[in-house]
Amino acid sequence: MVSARIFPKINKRKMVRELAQGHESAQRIQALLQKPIGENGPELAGQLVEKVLRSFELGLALLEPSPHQTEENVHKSSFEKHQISGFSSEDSGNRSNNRFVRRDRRGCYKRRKSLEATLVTVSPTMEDGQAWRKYGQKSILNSKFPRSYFRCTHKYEHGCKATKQVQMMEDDPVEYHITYIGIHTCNTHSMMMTANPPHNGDHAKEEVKEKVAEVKESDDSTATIDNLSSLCSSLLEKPAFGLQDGRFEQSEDTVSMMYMLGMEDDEALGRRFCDFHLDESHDF
DNA sequence: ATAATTTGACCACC
DNA sequence: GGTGGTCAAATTAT
Repeated sequence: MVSARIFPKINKRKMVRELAQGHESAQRIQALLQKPIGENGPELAGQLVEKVLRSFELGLALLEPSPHQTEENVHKSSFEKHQISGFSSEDSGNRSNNRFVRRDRRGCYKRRKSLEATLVTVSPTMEDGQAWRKYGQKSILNSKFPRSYFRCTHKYEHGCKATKQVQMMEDDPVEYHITYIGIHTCNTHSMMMTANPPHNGDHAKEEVKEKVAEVKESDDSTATIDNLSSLCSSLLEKPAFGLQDGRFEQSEDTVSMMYMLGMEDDEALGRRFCDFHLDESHDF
């Protein structure tokens, strides 16, 4: 049976995570309010508000558990009550056996939009000098090796949304297919995204566009990537890139590419071949 | 004790 | 319905 398990003590980690998620949602609402309300604006804002409320509810519950409140009840917040499935009878057969298990939140997430910035690399190592936390692994159809999923270690402290997927290829020597998704917002380079000075970044866009074309066609990828890296470094001095009217536009691919190359050391760059994943529909 | 990883459930998207 | 991306409890590492 589902026991009336009370929160035995304040779970600091959990609370920090809940509040950080709420904070992130609030920031997204703020960002939403700075743009003209689009078609999905009201719906998205509603979802975000529910997330914020849920974070507060959970945070408060962790601080002041009511004697009649189980963890299950907490999760029946306004955010979720429409989708609670409860505990099925077959739960008793799972690896947790008769223990209380909260299952209703699993998989309750918003899948990322495909226009998210992506960068694909092939590398003999899955290390890249950045702090990643593994959060999943999946076997992939027609692939010998599973795919691992990583998110930024600072996801909850700084709301950083960067993730990466790593998959070992069936090559000899061993190589890893690495896909970076989203941009790190937990470091100084991301400041350019929130920088104010609005002016025309068209010239910079053209420069990067040409360089990307070079990288795509060149046999000597190391040289062109180095070239691109230095260009990116210089572009980091131009906060207007990717900004229009003081707002960040959809050229996240570019910023991601610039950021990631900017972060790499020269040796690492030399080892890699990068395949920039550019969505042509972007104003690039 | 805390942080990181493993693992199967859950569900969005095709 | 199948696939793969994400979540979170359980487990392992530090």
